[in-house]
Amino acid sequence: MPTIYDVAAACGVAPSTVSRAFSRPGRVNAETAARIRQVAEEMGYRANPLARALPTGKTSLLALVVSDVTNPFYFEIIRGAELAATEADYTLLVADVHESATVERKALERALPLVEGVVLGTSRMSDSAIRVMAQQRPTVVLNRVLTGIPSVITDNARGARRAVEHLASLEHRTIGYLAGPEASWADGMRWRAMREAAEMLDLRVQRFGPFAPTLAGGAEAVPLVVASNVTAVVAYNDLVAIGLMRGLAAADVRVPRDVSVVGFDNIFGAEICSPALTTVAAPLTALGKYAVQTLLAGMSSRTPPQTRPALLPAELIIRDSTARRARRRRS
Amino acid sequence: MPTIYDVAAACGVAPSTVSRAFSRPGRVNAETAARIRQVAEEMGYRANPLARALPTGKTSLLALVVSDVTNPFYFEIIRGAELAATEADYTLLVADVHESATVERKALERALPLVEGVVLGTSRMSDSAIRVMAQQRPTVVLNRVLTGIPSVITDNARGARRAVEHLASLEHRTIGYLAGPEASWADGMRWRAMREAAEMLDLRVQRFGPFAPTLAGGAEAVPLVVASNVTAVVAYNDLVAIGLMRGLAAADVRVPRDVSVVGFDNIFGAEICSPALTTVAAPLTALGKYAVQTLLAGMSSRTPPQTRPALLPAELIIRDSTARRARRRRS
DNA sequence: CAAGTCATGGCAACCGCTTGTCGTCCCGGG
DNA sequence: CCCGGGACGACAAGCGGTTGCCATGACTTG
Repeated sequence: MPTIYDVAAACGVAPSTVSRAFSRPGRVNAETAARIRQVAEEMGYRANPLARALPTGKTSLLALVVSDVTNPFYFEIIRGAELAATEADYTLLVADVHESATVERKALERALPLVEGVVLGTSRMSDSAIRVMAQQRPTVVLNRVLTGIPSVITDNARGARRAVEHLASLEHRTIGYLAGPEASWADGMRWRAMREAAEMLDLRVQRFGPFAPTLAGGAEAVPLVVASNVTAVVAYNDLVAIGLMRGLAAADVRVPRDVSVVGFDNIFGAEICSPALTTVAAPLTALGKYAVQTLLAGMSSRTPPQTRPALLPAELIIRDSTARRARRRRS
Repeated sequence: MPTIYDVAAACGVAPSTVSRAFSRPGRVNAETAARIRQVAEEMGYRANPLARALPTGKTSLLALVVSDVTNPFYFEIIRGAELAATEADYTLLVADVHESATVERKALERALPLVEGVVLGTSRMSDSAIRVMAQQRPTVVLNRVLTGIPSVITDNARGARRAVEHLASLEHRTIGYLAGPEASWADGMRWRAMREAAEMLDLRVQRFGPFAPTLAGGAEAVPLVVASNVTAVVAYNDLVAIGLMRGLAAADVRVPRDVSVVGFDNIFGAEICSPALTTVAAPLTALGKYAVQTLLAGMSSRTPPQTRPALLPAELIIRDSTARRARRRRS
């Protein structure tokens, strides 16, 4: 690999001039710069990002920490984040932390010195731990609000409201909520919004759980739902909703005839499961994209970043898992 | 951030001694080393990976290039690769190339100087392009064989055979194959193995396509399948299979009663779709893990790496999308 | 007791690029 | 004709480690 020294020698100029020819347009005579660029091109010169990063700290690397890469929830988020990063000439480092705060800490420790900024997707760390690390590198959190730290969230309240309204319009009067992990910020939001919306519409709501945010978690809820008198249930997320539906099918309860089911997030899978899942779609790609853009904006400006959470709209997607309430079938 | 210079000053030794205390155990007196380590610990010293990488080239970074991060096929692969990388104290850089050879080239160009090695998952680049880049960095390819370059593949032949045998045991006599992209190495393998297995069992096979390896691709195949006289079809991958099933359902053709469907890969989604998909399961996590391990092995040994492709076993998972042949219903 | 060996620590060069500072040359104005 | 100032390039000092080589002193060995 040729270096600026090689290029400089070939052009008969000093290395610093070559450096400036690339990074400081105008600082060097236009003709000289053009000549240097051409020679560099011919020699196949590429700046060594490591060497560049050492004195400047500009690695052009951003970290995206996700709690579990195999969770379909993240696919689109990663895609969106990548898009935004690439657009700004950054490379995204995706770190998977396997749902463990310990692994998350380790991964961050490893990645932190390398990256210029961090997006925390559904972090499992404590607020204070996040604050500590936000001091080391610009940070944006996803799906969580943390005063003083920029965050990007979906409008869960609105989504939950839409879901409840939809169910109400189908004449459901008592609906269940399958709660997610206690530590989940989104869970709290969703549940609260549901309760409020239900109250407004004079519906009854009942909370089950908490359950693991997985297919298995949803399956666990089956007996509780069956034993209750809810005619519709809203699940913490799509995975739980799908798990529930599969369990229900196994228990010979029909969706949506016997019970309607609504999920959250609209992950890959919500559409192909059967019946296709009615769900509150989170703007996943936009979430990832916007998080990175927010991060980059915060990095470039000298002023402290905007810390009011950015609220991205959620939308109810009506598919086949919800229907008009029928007489409840008891098993 | 304290540097080795700070630590050295605090200990009253030379910076080089501090460096060696960490990286060259035994080279420095045990007591001195212990003291240095302790002081470093107290000061919160962490080696700057950039500075370390500059002279040594050891970035502890590996790249995994995937054609599309939102494709569920990769989730487990990424997970496996990450696992193996972390285990060896490497960090994985996942690059998404959006199914484009151009983007792939750009991404590689950007990442190459940063990483010590590359795993190419389902590359869209030409053989020669891959060979060129394999000269710059140790490379392992996934799902593709390239003489002279280490590769890790699933035993498609065996999987296809199992699928055909299964279908034969259900008394299907003529089966269809929904082809994937022409450029796909796996597609060729799967089709060939199917043909051979079919011949052995005295079945008739018919090839449709090529189709895009997506849900939409599978949907496209519906009219062809309906118009043909096959009673079972094997799809290039699960996405295509699921797309087909959904299209078939819309066309009022019942799976598996009217036609049996088999997929490939066993991605997330194969289990939750309806009917649950019978599929040839690729050892996805193992694939990613093994690829990284192979890469690391090749990097550390002085001898040229093993280039005979590693064949990981595929297994047929029988679910609900295949059944005994019935009289074929014509629409 | 002289000479050779080994363990240990220090010196300094180097990885490739950035950037503050300085020298030189040229130009115009007083 | 001299001087101030701008444009341009070169010099050199880092960034934070790694590592080859040397100096020193202690210990072994004949």
